[in-house]
Parts: sequence; structure tokens; C-alpha cells
Amino acid sequence: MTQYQSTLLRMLDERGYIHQLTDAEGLDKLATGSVVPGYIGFDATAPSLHVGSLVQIMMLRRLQQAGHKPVVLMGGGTTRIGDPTGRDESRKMLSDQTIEDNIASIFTVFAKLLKFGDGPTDAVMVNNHDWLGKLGYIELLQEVGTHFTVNRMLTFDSVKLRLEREQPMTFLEFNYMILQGYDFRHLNKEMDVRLQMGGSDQWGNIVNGIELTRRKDGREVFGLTTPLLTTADGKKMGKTAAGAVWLNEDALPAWDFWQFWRNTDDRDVGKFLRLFTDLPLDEIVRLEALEGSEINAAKVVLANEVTRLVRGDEAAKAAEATAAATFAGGGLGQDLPVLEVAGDTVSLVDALAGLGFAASRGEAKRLIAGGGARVEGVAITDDSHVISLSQNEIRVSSGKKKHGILRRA
RNA sequence: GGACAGGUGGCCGAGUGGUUAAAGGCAGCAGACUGUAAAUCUGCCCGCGCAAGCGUACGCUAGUUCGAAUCUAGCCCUGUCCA
Repeated sequence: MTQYQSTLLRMLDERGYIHQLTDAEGLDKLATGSVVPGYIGFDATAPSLHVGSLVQIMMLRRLQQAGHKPVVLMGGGTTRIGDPTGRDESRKMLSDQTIEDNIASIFTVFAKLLKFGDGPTDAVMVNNHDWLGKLGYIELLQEVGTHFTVNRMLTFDSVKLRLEREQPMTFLEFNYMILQGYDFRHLNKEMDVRLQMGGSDQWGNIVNGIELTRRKDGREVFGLTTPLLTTADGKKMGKTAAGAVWLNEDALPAWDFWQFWRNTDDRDVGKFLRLFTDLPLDEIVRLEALEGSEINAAKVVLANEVTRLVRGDEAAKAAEATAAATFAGGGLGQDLPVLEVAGDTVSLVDALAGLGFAASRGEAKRLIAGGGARVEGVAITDDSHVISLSQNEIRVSSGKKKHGILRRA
């Protein structure tokens, strides 16, 4: 690609964050000489973000590493509307309290990955409810309404796709892109933010903000999007057995988080190491070149590094130790899910259900019938099997990957 | 407000009076093969029950029928066109 001068763009380019860039030269020049405040917006629809957002968070981390200022924009205001991008249905409304709580919860992860404070390159978090909430409707129409033509708005993918699929789009949602554009302009005005980043699906929204800022204030700002992250087998990243891969510990235990990375597709290892770890590039090149089962070592490194960043050093170490004990040693690791058993015996069915390996007793039975259930590594196909707690800890498994501990209460 | 089309299991999508817990696909889970990978093949995939079975389920409500996802009425919601 291009030979960038700035540390920022070089780093982002080398590590695979750049998909589209509005003005590569201009931004490169800007980032060479001065501190560039850049922001990314995040939804507050849930108490935790998931790995899909991790690319964006890491990008803010890179921004800071390159000596610039990350601005985390929490969509307290826009979440009340719902981004129609990539959705067929309107989002349900969330109460103000829920949104506040979500933001507080989400922040805990940012606090691990960015350095917040008052310094010139310290990260700050802002909430667009603070300004969008105050905006009157007429005021909004005057401020930004005149700079958006409906003709153009209809051509944006977020709108076009919905219309093509004959799915409803409410006027409320239709306004989303206007508000997001307004955010950029506001941040530029108030904090001199010059750059907005986001996923590739945010391109349209970002460009709107850039144009609005140029028209209203004659100020030049920049936009950058990341490639859409899919796993090598073509799926959207971040879905596993248990659902989304949440970043918050209380939404997904560190063990499962670690396992998610440990199970990365061979072909994605290099890409993920670049995006989600701070390892130096030459080290990554070495790791991703490993062949055959050797690459498992690289996956362990990946899992360790990402878990360390997002969940902390201890969590990563515990998960790695558990993996070593459980898979290599065939024993038990401390991080495995535990089911406390009251009496001397439990039925296998209840054990599987209790450990969360089956959603219902019926499902547990099917699992057993299908030969997927193991007690102490021995496959059990009798669905009336009863486990007696002769030892302190009994290992119960669903398939080869999901293991749990039965412990006498 | 009017005309037409539509609302089915996590999603897509068949089904238009009984053999339908509802075809098929996707996603998911498990088995085989492997390297806690991919691809492939196989099995499973509403809940409860050891089981016969029972309970729920096809937008909502009330009906017609021995019997309804399927028919009728009203309502709600969505799309397209018209006003």
C-alpha cells in the first residue's frame, strides 16, 4: 500500500485495521506533526460489548500508542434511537436507567485498554446524550436538517437495504444518520476531534459527519473504517456456542473467553494477533508461520495475550493453566465451571444441565444418547446413569471441549 | 381512509381441515476423522416423563367443526399501491 509517514497510519496499516480512508495524505500529514483526537462511537444496548467491537477498541488503543488522543463516544443518545445499519427490525426501546447502567458497565473494559485522564493524549469518554438530549427538534432541523437531502439519505445502504427487503424503517431510525453526523461536528467543535473511526458499515455515517462539519464550519475532518471482520470460514466474528463473546467478565467467564481465542481457525491466527494483541510484528510473523499442529502454540499465545488485555493477567494465567491441566493433562483445571452437588449422587442428566452443557433435561438426554457425554473421560450412553461422588471432584464433559467439575457441597 | 399482499419454531421458508411438534435450508449441539483447527460424512435439534403419554406452539381474541397453523368474524402489526 501507501508508504505512510505517520506512526499512526503506519501502525494501523501494518496491523490490518484500514479498510477505507477519506483522505490518506491529509490525515497522514496531520498525524505526523500533531496530536490527533479521534473517536469511535459505541452503542449502549447491552451491559457489555462483544468481540465484534474489540477491533474498534483496539484501534483506539493504537491511536493512543501512536501518541494521539482517543475519545470514546458512548451512544447514550443515539441508543435511544437505534442504528438501523444492518438490521431488519427496529430496536426495542431501552429505559434511560438501563442505558446509563450499560454505559457504566461497558466502561470497565475501556478502562483496561486505554489510559484515561486529563493529559493531552489521555483517553476521555463522552456521552452523546449530553448534547443530543438537549437539542430541540426545531433546532435540530435547522442545524443539520438543511444539510441532508432525502434523495441522498435514501441511497445509503442502511436505508436502501431495508427498503429493498421491504422491511419497515421508521422515521425515528431514519434520523439516526443525521444525529451521528451531528456528533462528529459537535466533537470537532468542542474537543477539536479530527478523526472518526468505525466498522466498514459505518462508512456512510462517518462521511455524513465529515460533510456536515465541512459545510457548517468549513473544517476538515477525517474518517477511517476497519474491514468487516469475518472468520476464515466466512462467518461473522464473535459467535460461539454460548452466544456472543462478551468482553465483560460477568457476561462471559474468562475461561470461555480464552477458549474462544484458543479455538481460532488456523487461517485467522495471524490476522487476530495483529489486530488484538500488542505483540511485535516480527513475533507475529514467526507465530503465524507455524504449520500443522504447531500452530496451536500460536493460538495459545493469542488467547493469552487477548485475555490478558481484556480480562487481566491473572485471568489469562488461570485460563492457560486450566487448559493445560484439562486438555494436555486430562485432569481438571480450576477455571472450569463447577457444579456443587448436595447429596452423594447426581444423575448425569442433572449434572449436564446444571453445568450449563444442556439447556434442558431433554437436551441432556439427547446429548447422552448421541454419545457426547463423558464422566471422568469415559463415554456414558445410558441416560439414567447416576454419578456417585466418591471422589471430591468428578470431571463431566460434553464432547471434547466442554468440561466441568462436580463437587460435593 | 380504501384496495391488495402478508404475520409459521433462533433465523429463512414450505404447509391451506385430520397421517403436522409442523417439509426443506441456515445456525447450533454431538459422533467419526484430526491438532481443543478447517473441510467432509453421520446423528440430534419445543418442554416434562424411564415409557405409553402429557403440556405448550403457527400475530391476538372469539367462533365453526368430532378435529384448525389451515375455515369464519373482529382486532393488532407490516409491506405495496390508491386517497
